[in-house]
Amino acid sequence: MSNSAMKYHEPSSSDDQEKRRGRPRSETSKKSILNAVNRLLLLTSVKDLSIEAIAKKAGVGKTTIYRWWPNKVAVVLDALLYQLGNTPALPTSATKAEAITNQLERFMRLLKGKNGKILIEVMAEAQANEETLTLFYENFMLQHEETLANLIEDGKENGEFRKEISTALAVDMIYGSIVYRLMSGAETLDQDFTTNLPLEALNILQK
Amino acid sequence: MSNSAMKYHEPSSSDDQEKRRGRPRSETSKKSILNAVNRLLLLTSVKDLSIEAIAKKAGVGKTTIYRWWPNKVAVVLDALLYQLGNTPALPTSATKAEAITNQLERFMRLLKGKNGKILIEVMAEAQANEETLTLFYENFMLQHEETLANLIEDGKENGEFRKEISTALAVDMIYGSIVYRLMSGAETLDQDFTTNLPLEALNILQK
Amino acid sequence: MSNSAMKYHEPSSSDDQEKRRGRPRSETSKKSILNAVNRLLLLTSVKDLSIEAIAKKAGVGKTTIYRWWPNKVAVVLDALLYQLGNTPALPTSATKAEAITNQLERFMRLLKGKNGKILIEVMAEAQANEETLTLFYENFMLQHEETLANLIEDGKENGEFRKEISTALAVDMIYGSIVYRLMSGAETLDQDFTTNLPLEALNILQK
Amino acid sequence: MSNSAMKYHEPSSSDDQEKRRGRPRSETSKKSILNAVNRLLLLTSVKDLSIEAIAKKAGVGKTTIYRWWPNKVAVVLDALLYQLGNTPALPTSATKAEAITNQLERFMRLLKGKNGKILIEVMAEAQANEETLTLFYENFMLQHEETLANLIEDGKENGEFRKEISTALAVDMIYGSIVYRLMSGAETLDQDFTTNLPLEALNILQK
DNA sequence: CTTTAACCGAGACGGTACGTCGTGTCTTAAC
DNA sequence: GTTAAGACACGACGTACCGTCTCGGTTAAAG
Repeated sequence: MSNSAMKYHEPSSSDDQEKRRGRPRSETSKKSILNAVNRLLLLTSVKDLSIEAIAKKAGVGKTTIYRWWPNKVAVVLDALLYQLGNTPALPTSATKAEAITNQLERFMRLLKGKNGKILIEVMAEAQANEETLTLFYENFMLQHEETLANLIEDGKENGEFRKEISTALAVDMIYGSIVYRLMSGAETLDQDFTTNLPLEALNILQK
Repeated sequence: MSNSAMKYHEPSSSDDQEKRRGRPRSETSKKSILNAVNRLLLLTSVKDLSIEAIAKKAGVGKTTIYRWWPNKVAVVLDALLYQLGNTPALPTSATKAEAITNQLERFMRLLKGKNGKILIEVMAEAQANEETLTLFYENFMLQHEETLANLIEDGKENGEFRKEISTALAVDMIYGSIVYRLMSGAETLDQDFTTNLPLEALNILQK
Repeated sequence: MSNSAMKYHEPSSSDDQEKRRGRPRSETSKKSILNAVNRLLLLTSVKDLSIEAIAKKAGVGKTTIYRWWPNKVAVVLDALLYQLGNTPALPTSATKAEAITNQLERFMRLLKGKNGKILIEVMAEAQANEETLTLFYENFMLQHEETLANLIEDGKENGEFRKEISTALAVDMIYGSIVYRLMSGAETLDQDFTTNLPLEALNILQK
Repeated sequence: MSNSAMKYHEPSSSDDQEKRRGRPRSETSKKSILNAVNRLLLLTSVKDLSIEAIAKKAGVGKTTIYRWWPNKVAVVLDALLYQLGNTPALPTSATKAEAITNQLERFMRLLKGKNGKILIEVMAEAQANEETLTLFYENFMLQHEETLANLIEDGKENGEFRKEISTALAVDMIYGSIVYRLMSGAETLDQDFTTNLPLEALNILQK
């Protein structure tokens, strides 16, 4: 997984061979914008964060932000991915069950503390607009869902898991429980939850 | 379930014996506000809905809205509960498993079409503010969660369900999957989901 | 001169012989309203004074104020007259010139300090509305103007003053200079002004 | 006299050598605001004029008005000066007496009709606030007062006028009578007043 | 000694305007 | 051609008062 999946994150598409005329995009500006967002999110909610505040904090014109991102959610999502950084590939596991456990624990660790809160706020803000929702879903959730779905499918094939279960539904129940828990007001995922979720997840799938 | 649970819905608290002075709250205004919200939500998202638009549509001063509700989410939630109306008590079921199936099907039917969309938008809007989140959770989700949790606990006691499973986690997985599905961009809950969810829910619990 | 000239000050008109049925006007309320206004005017300008603030300060319903006065200016004017109190009749003077000097000094003493400021603010507020302007003029300025005009006319007749001068214009110049001085930002009328005005006033008139 | 005296009228201060960054102030907006005010004042009083109405009429955001003027009075005063336009310098007169007559007749002609009403309303509105009062006084009355005061002083020196008279008081009496007359409800200055005032003014001064 | 009428306080009502904030766009000069 | 700066039209915010209304209650004269 890499955050290079993000549309607005990479200034030039891979096949952009022709030299662009004029002043090139300032990498400094981009970084100071993403950093400004991350610093501001320590103090305010995504809702209360404004493009103007970001521009001011980053010492950047509003135009520069609007040129590269379509709206606030897109910037924040980018900033979140930028801050989370590249996640190393998972070590191979002996069984799919073990792999799933690893995968879920890694995901939940990612959302410990402030990050979980921000993610949920981004997801919430994204609801207002179809396009933004797609943006969020495809740049963040989709890769996690796909990884899990593949592990489940593999487990079904190799006999670890029940074949009758709907993979899509299982994925919804697992990631849904995490999201829902965070959305219900839980400041963070507690110990009880993080230990029990993988166990119950396997309970649905196995035998 | 009754919408009388809503804080702002009932003008006088039950133990309000002392005669209220001054002009009493206008029931007409209250109703026209809630109706205006419901009519407007057919055309716009919760995000794009404004207090000013509600006031205008309802033929009411903005002050009147702010007098009785602290913010937009509270009005919309109230309007949603007002529109859903009182839900009749569930018929008793032979087994807890059957009761849970009924309960879930009823819940999902509630969220068919526009209502599901609105609920999710309300939940999303509520994320920005601790107080509003509590308001939403306690006036809507909590009662559903409690009903389900009680059924699960009863089922554990009478031997229908496994005792090892965490009731709280099961509830999160079940309602979480519904919420998450709607939040991922699904316009509505499809046939596949609505039939499979109760089955899988019981799969986690039973044996 | 008496402030009984004020329309709203006296609860019953002189020829109102028939006893009114129902609860009579509360003198207590009237006084607490006028007192409230005077106390509030020590802290705020007439512009910033609100009917609601008066009602609250006086411990009175807004309705009670609106029942007896048509608007803010009327109440404030009444409160001002109430606070200034009844002015004793002038002692007779040997000459009209002396009488005018007395009259002007008395008028300027009336407007020393806060009162001058308030009067000017009332006059200013009254400009917005024809009716209120008439109210102010007839209940306050007119009596002063008439007194001065009569003295001037008398002086013309007995040979003290020039007959060619326009009485109305002289009155305008004299009272106008006071009002204008206060309106130009002077906190109060200074010693120089108060001593010189009567002298110059007579200069216009005499010979 | 020139309306360039007005603080908010001129976009750049005289010694502003450093090139201004960002989008420059829109002259179009400024003009349409001032024009809107003048058009609206034909229909309503200064009191009833609202910033929102001006913005709407001018096709301009409220912010744009607030960016350049601190309050309603400032805009209206500016609009009044804009409408009155630049007044040509006075032709030289043989005597100071003649010059004063010219000066007063010119001033009174300026206030004929609607303008006098508006001026008085502006002056009235300005009373509520120290700063606004200064704004009005220094941008409008002061120049007239100074011109008259200079003529009087010159006349005293060349022997036309009495040396004993207080220049300041004379100015107050002259301009005060005009203002006071307009404030007392006179729709406009009548023939009688406009012909007599200069005569009596000289009467005070001469011999 | 009850009825009736006008008053009173409290406070909710439909409105209007306030002054502020944020949006996304546009217009400069600088680089 | 991009950038920082910042003005622009617009829309909504939440608040303050306006003047009106609707309650329960009080106070006195009339019946």
